[in-house]
Amino acid sequence: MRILIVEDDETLADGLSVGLRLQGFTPELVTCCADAREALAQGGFSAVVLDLMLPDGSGLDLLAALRAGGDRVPVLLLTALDQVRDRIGGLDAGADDYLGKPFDLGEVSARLRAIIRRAEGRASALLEWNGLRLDPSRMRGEMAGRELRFSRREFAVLRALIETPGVIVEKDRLEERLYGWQEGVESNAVEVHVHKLRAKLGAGFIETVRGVGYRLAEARP
Amino acid sequence: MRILIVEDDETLADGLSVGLRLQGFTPELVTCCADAREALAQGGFSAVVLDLMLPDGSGLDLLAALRAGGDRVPVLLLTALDQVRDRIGGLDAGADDYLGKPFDLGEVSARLRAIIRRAEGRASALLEWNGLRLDPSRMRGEMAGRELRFSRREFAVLRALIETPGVIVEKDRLEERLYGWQEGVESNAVEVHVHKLRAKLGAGFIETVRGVGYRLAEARP
DNA sequence: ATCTTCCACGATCAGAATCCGCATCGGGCC
DNA sequence: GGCCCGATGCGGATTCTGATCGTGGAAGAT
Repeated sequence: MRILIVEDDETLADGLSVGLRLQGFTPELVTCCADAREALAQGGFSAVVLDLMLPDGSGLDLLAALRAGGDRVPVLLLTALDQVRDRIGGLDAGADDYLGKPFDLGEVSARLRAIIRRAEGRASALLEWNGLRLDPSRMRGEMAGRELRFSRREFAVLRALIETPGVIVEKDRLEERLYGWQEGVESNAVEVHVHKLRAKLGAGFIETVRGVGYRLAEARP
Repeated sequence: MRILIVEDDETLADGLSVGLRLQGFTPELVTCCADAREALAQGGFSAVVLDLMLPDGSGLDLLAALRAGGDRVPVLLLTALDQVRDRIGGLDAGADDYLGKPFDLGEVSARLRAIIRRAEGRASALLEWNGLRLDPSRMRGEMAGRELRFSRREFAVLRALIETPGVIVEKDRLEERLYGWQEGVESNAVEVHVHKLRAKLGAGFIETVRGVGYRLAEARP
């Protein structure tokens, strides 16, 4: 299983790398946000070990951007032990778990296994539903022979919905997904995007569940 | 959301209880494994906060027994900070997360929210009783081949009842579930929703227990 | 025991109040 | 220019409220 380690402290990074290799993982190492972004864009990692403090930015921002783009790869945060506030923010930002430094190598791999196991339950490569096919890598879709294009936000909403077709996705969760943890926007942005999506997909494709959220309709009329 | 706190240290337990209540949870408190077992058998908790060291046994054993019995309620372990081995063991025993003492109250609730959210994703278990099948992820039901739809409140009441079929659910508890601990309604709102449910499910499906609450009927006439 | 009375609690209903989503627009920003 | 955020007013679904009516069952009488 490929694990991406994002850590600039060389000693720590090497230790992690060796330790995880011994545990049967296949770690790859990057040392800054920019490289991490690039690696993650390729995809194919089973999980990410992410340091919060990086030379070219905060790991939290990287994480938030990742989630906003719809990537749900499991993330294990590394944080200094006393940064309680960071830790809370991390979980809300979409991290699957975190670990305070200094940490035990056995614990790192136990937690990695745990979050990977959790993530497997929700994975799916093909996004397809009710005649709509979505290509996540191109942000495009296809329906009844016509190619559909979506803006970033539109696509994020649609993707969140199609990952669990038929299942209600709470509006909170959609906002969370679009904007990250920090301060759910004080507006009807989600509704607007749903509106635009309906214009492209046809009314009836996305159902409203009043007071709760949205979901994809079970069958097309 | 009802949270079961299993903790024998009175100071800690009270602190947790008050803190969680302020965060919008509805905590209930037990101080030993035996009581915890009993409470858990009733079901209806959104999560469990579990201390490892209890007067009548280890929380780990309780957890293991719980999982062995098929119960997947999210569990947050409380452990002394340096017991790394316990922590790893806890994750392997089926805990969803753990927290070292001393801990920050905000962190407890952040983690609770996180594990509850996760658990909801995997739920999708159909609730079934007496010919009614309920799908919580879709807020729909099906009975005698007919699809039933419910509003949010209706569904909340019905779900509370069907989670412990045949068991009486006090009206207070229903209100609590609908409106949170604060701001109880000053009217017969619950009764109204029960009324609407009966209209959809047929009279006799929900029984009234005068002076106490409601429950689902054992068998259909 | 049986019957009657009584009353607190629940059922029912309709109108009011509230909440929520939809459509639309303008301005800021990339 | 395209995209996204935030605001607004409207319309409708949902929920609450309060009044009234119905009823179970206990208390007391016979």
